[in-house]
Amino acid sequence: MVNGNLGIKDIAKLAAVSIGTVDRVLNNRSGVAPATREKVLDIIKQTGYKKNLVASRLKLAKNKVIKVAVLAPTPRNEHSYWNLPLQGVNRAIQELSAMGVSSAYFYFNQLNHQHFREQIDKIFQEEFHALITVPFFESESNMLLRKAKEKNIPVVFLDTERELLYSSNFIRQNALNAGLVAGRLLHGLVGDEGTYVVVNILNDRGKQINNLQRESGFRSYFKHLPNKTHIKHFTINHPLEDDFDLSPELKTLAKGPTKFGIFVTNSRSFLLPSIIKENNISNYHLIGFDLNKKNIAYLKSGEIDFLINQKPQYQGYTAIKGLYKFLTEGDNSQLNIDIPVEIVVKENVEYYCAR
Amino acid sequence: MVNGNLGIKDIAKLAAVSIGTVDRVLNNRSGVAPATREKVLDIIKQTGYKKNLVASRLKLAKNKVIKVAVLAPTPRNEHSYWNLPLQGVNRAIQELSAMGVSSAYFYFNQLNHQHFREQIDKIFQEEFHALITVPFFESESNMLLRKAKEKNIPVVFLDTERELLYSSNFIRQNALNAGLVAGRLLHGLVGDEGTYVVVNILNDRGKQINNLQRESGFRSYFKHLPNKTHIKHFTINHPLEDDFDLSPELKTLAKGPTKFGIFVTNSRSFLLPSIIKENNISNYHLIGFDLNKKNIAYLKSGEIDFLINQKPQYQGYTAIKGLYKFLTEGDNSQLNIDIPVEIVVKENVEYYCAR
DNA sequence: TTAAATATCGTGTACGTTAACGAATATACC
DNA sequence: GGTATATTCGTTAACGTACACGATATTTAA
Repeated sequence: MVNGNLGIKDIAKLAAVSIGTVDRVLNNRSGVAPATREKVLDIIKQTGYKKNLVASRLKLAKNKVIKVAVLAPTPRNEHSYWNLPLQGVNRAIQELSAMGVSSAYFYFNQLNHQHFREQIDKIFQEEFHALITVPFFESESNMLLRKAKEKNIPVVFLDTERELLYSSNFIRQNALNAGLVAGRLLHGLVGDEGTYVVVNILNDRGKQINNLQRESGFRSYFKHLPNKTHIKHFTINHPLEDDFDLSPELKTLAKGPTKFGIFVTNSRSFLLPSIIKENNISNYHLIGFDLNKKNIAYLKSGEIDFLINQKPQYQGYTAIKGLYKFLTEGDNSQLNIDIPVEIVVKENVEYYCAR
Repeated sequence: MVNGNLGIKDIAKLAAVSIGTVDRVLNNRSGVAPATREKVLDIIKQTGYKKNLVASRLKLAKNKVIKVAVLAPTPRNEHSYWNLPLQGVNRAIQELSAMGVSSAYFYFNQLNHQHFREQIDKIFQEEFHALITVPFFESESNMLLRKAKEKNIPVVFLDTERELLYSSNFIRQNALNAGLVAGRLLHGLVGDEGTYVVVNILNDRGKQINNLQRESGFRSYFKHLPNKTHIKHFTINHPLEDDFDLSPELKTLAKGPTKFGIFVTNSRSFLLPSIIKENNISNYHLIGFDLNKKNIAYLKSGEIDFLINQKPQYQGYTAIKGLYKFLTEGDNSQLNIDIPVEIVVKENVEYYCAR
């Protein structure tokens, strides 16, 4: 055996049984006398035997393929955010294809609850061993979880959009924490005497829980500062379709000498620079989320100061890897991951947009 | 075959030869007629056959164990920096132990060239398949590279301390880029009207190339600013053992209202806060490198603003993974890695110090 | 032309684990 | 006690690749 480790054969010899019996004990199948089982388990404990996952998977690959279903919103275009986790999923699937892991993709219309349900039904008709999806619709997601629990299928949710009834596995960034980080970064640039604006740019489905939590984290940072006297806070909730305009009060402030600190709670910070110019604001700092093309361009031109990365590709990648570990080793420690709040500036953006 | 992929057996059938012949072609061994070889290669190209590394390793595990030698400075204590890459190495080795990868550790005295040589000799006496080390001593590192090239053993260097004669593989952070990032972060906090101090805290072996490059990157950031008029720059080269003191000019400035921006080019930024207090400087910002205990404590207390992480554990981890990929697949793309310049603040430090 | 040498290629076994199959023993029932 | 049924356990053939060995076919030398 490699590394001086023992194999199932050695265990069998030590326990004076056949490899078949050892295998039955290891995979706790029936057909072993209690005394024999004890004896084998003893040897296993004593020797610290660990099964060779490579050999195990080699044998199982043909019979027990691991099929993972991935259910994501239909991407609007090739630059859509939801393509990114799928890229990570693909990379992980490629790495594990030799181990018999495969995936199937399902898409749902972002505005259509019914369509989501249909896709769920489709998935549960086929035989999958795990499911990766996004908590878009609250009641539907809970329904999904209930069904999955019945069938004993592990579910991993990427990102945070909803709070869910049933406890489940999440791979996501702590939105409150991200808000705190944004608070620190923006306060460092703007200082105590500035005007702070939180911009929630709402999408079709209204304000989401992570927008709320990011804002709350941001505000909480300022609450805990020693001298918070001169800080003015505004919140703009801006539906995506509407024309974007500053409030009269902000317009007045914009004419003064005040420094602006603008925090966009989602990936649409690229909408701000043009509006800022229209209002003749020059002394401002801007922070947003996600490394999409437009955001990166503004980051490079200096019109966005910081971006916070949620590592969407990594989310998909680590979801597959975590599920594999769970399904083969029973180790669920990689199914709940707090994605680091990654700070991106012009000078280090290259490292992060590559993948 | 898994995933509809073909196996060596299918290739053999398609090419109307035996699997032995296909194997000879794949591992380009001798004993195949040119025409047959062509035929098989054709089929391989057409089908896009990729060998199953799992099965391959399973077979090879007993015969061809991959042994990696790791040569690092003797850690001064359990919190020593050089323990961190070794932790990453260990993690990777554990993951790959089933694939027959093992490691052996060698340590050298940081001040003793001769000792380094002795360890190198020891390593080359045994049969290793790869070597991971640190470019501490220039001439000795080059000697090592020469020997390794003779024996055809891949070498990976972690971190940058020296420029080396022979080209080799490096897993390290771009020090110039890190300096640029530090420049942006500090300038954001201090602004155009500040006094900037670069502090090089030298260790036993004098100033190292990454200290120089970090400083040069930092300065270069300010050179490219539109309005660079009021920025004052100082550099303090401080041998670790000496008492640390500010220059007369800096002491005078310290009495005035100027904002200080202090950039420590290595992991010893934790030495600064006490000195700053002694000189009654209150209006300052401080940035340094590495997530050691003392730095983290000051980051949490607010006396350090930013830390730049070099991900030492990841360096060790990715070195092993990269070597494995090279030795098994011949893919050397993971042997030269530019470690991201990771920005750490109080609010996201938890994500990074866990591992 | 024939034996020897070489080139080319197929066969078979092994890696460690799994699981079907069947053999051996133990238990139940009439 | 004898047959039927359960329980327990050993044997063996895969999974896909690697490589030693031996079997042909081809070339070389005499």
